[in-house]
Amino acid sequence: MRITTWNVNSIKQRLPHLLGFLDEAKPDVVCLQELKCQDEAFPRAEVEAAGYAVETLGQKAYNGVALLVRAPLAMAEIRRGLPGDAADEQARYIEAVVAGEGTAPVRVASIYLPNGNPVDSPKYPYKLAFLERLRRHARTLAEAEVPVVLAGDYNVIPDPADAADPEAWRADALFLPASRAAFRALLTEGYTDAVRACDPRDGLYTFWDYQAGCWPRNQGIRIDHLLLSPQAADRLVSASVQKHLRGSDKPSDHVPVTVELSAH
DNA sequence: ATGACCTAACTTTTAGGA
Repeated sequence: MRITTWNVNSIKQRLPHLLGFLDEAKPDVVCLQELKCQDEAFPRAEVEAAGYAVETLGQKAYNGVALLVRAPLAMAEIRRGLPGDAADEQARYIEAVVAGEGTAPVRVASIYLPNGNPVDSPKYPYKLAFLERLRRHARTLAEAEVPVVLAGDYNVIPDPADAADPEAWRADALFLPASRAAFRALLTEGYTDAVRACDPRDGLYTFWDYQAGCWPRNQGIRIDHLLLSPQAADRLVSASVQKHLRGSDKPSDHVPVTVELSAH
């Protein structure tokens, strides 16, 4: 089972890119972030025509997450929003159990973590509170001792090796010690950073800013992650970053990241 | 020579992104 996470930075702008990726890579599950549209505006018919079932949690203009699952796999037990965020209007979390004949079920979440900048605004404590809510939910899921994949745009640079110029990010919400500690707390709950587990090299990036020639200069950061519960990590075959898509016409500023899990 | 932002919206500027 191949599971991809991709912050598309507007599904309307990136629909041709998504359809091309589905056709070429044929992922079994796709976790999308930053739809930037309401549920009724999601291009559901086009994605279904490509062979995928669709579950969305959208909102007007900002945020928005979705799960796509390729037939004959199907989704059950859909959850929209994290536990404890009933008052949170921001569309940042959707989860489902993905199952199909011949494949052991996997619980998959598509997550769009808050950016958190500027750090002296309420946005930063909101980010840390979201990370703590996610950690609690991750613990609950881990206690079931089943395969879980928490995938998405975490807006956290875990380590200096995950930035081309870490010093430039030292005071940024993506790299502050408290942000990194909150990310490590997820790993402490028993989760594995799949890309890091498969490839120890520096210079694996998933985001390059549109500005200042970041892409041609390879000034990237690694902020899109797939965290695997122990039962999912047991099935980890490979993990990869689809870096070449950053060079496509009118690209997202993020590229897809994919893990392959064995069927059992 | 090179790189010179992108998206949505109550759009002609602003908010948000990272």
